[in-house]
Amino acid sequence: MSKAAQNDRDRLERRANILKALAHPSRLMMVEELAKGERCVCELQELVEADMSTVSKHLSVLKKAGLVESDKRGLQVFYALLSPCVMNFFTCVESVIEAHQEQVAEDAK
Amino acid sequence: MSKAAQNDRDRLERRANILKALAHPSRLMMVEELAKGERCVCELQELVEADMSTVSKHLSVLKKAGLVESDKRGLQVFYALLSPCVMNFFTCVESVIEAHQEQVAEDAK
DNA sequence: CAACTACTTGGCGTATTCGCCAATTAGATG
DNA sequence: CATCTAATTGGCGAATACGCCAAGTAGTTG
Repeated sequence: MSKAAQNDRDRLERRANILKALAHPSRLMMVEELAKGERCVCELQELVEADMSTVSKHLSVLKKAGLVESDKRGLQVFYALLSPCVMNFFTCVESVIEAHQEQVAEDAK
Repeated sequence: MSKAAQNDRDRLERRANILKALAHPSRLMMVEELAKGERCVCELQELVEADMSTVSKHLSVLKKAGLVESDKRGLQVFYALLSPCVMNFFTCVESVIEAHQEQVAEDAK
């Protein structure tokens, strides 16, 4: 493979990793919550209603992707959204969903 | 769980499904190509250099998510991007990547 | 209609993801 | 310093995703 093609693959892989990090209902829920402001793990746990270890692992996925940052203060760890621009995307996603539902309804006729 | 919370879960799951559909390097590559115009499966296969069955399955993932549509004309099947707005998101993704790289470099100091 | 082309689907082994439990770490508190 | 709390990490079984090969389908062509 050419060098340029390899660079292209790397770029695509990095993008895919970020999308993968967002591609989970609980993580989306947490990102939406963090868009309102920073939250400690315990608050996010209450929100998604899962084991704290599960929530913590979800957060580490988001952190590895560069989407959130964490800050330990006392016993608690606060997470904050680094790239609020991801929220814009949800408008687009919503339009895909609506269009798709129409499409499915159309096909059913 | 309350009805409202269930609706919320459903909504998040639908969103996550769309993100999951995009979260693969080959599928991203195809989406970018389709943003330039419709392409047949054979053209996309040449692009991603994978088995045609693999490419076909990737395309069916994108189609199930409502991101592309297909149109058979003669022996070929042409795919087209339904929601060009997904391209806007890549700008944001790119900014996440850049910021994250700086962050990683910063931490290394 | 036999052969060919473009594509899809089924199946299978491998790899990754997910969620819980148990154990561990870091900091606060009596 | 023993203990408690908030969070992370390790590990395991179950579920999904991935990619190829083989087989099947739909449409074209001699």
